[in-house]
Amino acid sequence: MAENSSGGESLLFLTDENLRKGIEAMFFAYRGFTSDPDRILDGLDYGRAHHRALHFIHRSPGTTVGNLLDILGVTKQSLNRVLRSLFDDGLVEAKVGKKDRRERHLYLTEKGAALERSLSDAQRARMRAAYRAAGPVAVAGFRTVLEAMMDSEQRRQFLKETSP
Amino acid sequence: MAENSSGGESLLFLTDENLRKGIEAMFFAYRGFTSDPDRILDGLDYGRAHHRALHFIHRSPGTTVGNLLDILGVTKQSLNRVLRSLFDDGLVEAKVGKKDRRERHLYLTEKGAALERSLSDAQRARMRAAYRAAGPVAVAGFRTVLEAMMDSEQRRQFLKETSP
DNA sequence: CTTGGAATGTCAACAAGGCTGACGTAACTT
DNA sequence: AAGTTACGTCAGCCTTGTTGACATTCCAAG
Repeated sequence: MAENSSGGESLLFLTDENLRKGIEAMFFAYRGFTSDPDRILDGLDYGRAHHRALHFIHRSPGTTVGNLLDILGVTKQSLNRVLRSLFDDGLVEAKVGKKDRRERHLYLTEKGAALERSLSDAQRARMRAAYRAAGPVAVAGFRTVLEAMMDSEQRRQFLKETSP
Repeated sequence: MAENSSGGESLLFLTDENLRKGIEAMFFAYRGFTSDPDRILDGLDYGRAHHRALHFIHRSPGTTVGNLLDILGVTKQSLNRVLRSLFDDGLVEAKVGKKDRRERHLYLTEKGAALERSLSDAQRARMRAAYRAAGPVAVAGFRTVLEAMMDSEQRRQFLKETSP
């Protein structure tokens, strides 16, 4: 992963004070990160949970409910409440699996895709601005640290999907 | 959207696909980031909201309730619910302000400091491991991108406090 | 074929922790 | 004396997480 390996070189970036600042940076940045979509959702009858569902269905059309459960890390009951409202409002469609008819494969409708787009446009805009301001080297570092911060199982999942 | 036209220098790190991966990385990393303290809190009668309060009172002993409201960005009713339970359990003390006796200055008790320490130890351990694995250059980039992602007011606050 | 177990999805009820609105009290400021 | 500020509290609502119980579907073993 890295160029370190310790030795004598400066490990000053590992001081408790530095780590504390990193922790707070995560907290404040995550708040900014979610704020734009949250603002859009507010007023519609949806919340952040709906956003997450739309995002991952968009990313992996035809994914099953069980799949989504693994990715989102919530209980099926919790996810179901969200999905039901998305069905009812015609944002998401479920098709019974052909091979295994217990499974429901999820797809965005036109309407669902439109909402997903507006949410993700807002979030991407902030991300793009941050990336552009920071530059490619910083962005690479950003990704490296985030990956190292995930649970190992999560990281495995994250890295295998659509490799570079 | 396309692969960007614009200048000659590689702006490939700004593709929509790349941004999407960054967005997901934030999501998964934040989950890892909070999971260790959450596990500790679970079983005690506290949650993430209590953790946040303890963290910022620890960081700025003697801070006022109003201050904390600004930092945490929640309503006083919401914060009050949390603070009350921390008072009741003897983790936090409030002292009436000397200059302005309307203000309550907040401090951790020994017991509160102990819990804060155990939570922050867990969180710092993960952070340290991630930092160490990624190396100092990546960490610098990480911080740069996070700062660029905050709301501007938030960033101002964040950067002024205890400068490098 | 049938029956039992494993996946998968649904319904009901509850808890944490956000929110708004209204009101009260003490203390500072003008 | 009047208005503003800092804080606390009551009441009630919403989102989104949780468990527990139950229904459906598929598959494999008898």
